[in-house]
Amino acid sequence: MRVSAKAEYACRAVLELTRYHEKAEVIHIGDIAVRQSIPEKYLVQILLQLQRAGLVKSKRGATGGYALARAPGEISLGDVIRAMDGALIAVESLSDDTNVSDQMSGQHVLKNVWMDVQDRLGEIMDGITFDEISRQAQKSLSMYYI
Amino acid sequence: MRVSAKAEYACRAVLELTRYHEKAEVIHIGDIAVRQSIPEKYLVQILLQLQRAGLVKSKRGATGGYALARAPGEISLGDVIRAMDGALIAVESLSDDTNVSDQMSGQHVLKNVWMDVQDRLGEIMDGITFDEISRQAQKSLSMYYI
DNA sequence: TATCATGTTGACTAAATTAGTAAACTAACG
DNA sequence: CGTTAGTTTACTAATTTAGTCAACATGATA
Ligand code: FES
Ligand code: FES
Repeated sequence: MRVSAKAEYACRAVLELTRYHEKAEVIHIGDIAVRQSIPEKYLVQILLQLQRAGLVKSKRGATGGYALARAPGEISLGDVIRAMDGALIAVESLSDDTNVSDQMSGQHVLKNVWMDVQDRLGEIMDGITFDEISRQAQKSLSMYYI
Repeated sequence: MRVSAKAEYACRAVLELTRYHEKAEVIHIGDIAVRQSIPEKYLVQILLQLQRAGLVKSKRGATGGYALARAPGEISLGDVIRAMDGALIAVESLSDDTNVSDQMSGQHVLKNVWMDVQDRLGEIMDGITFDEISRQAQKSLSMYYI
């Protein structure tokens, strides 16, 4: 079960936006790209996808940029993964249509297993918000200042 | 987070072997391949990998074949996924070496998040054994006999 | 011991997906 | 207007996944 670079980039971008959420300002793609070491041209696609999912909002034109569409405490890891991949778990059998012919094979029962795992993974991932992640980041950073 | 075809094939193969576990017999690759619709030549690799992970054992030569190395109740979904992918969650940052330069970026803190998610996903997946999965399969099949 | 049916191994190829790039377009601000 | 920054779509390159092949090793059996 691998997490794509795209999904991790998306998380890092949201994390960066979280830091700027207090000041109600927008931040440029370029700044996010530099600060989080994400290829800028790739980040363009990612931010648009986040925007379509309603996690991020944009302001166009000069003085434009991006900002979170809602509070970091209301954006979860699960939200971001789903925004990128469509679902938390992508597996062949889950996208297939149900058919009776494979009742005998393991396909049907495994499908139920994956759905179960996906639900429970959702509980985990929806419980992790960027508010918390950001605070953890602050905490681990502060160790270096002691 | 996608589950590879290989991993699902592996689960189906183990499920098939589970059915034959009572009778202490081996079953040929070809039979598993046919019954579970898995490309036989591909299944060869998968079974060897399962074997190296200690989940499956083989008997060579004529009358050879495969069997589970331990009881289905002692083989979990997590075991099989780990046997195929090495870890439950594969993400760039988890395989990278730790370095201090990215403390400021989101990489370090996200790494911890992924490890957390992996642990919790492990608890879920290690709790699902092929014994249970197989019983579920029997149950859903029996509905068709009523 | 010959032979045949099986598992073992590693190298190979093809297909699909992912990651990344480019360029033309649109909107906003000054 | 002109400049800055987001939008959209199409394209390419790199990587990974899926699948194949052929030569080899092993064990039962006649
Ligand atoms: S009947 Fe085939 S997946 Fe449910
Ligand atoms: S310091 Fe870079 S991932 Fe932990």
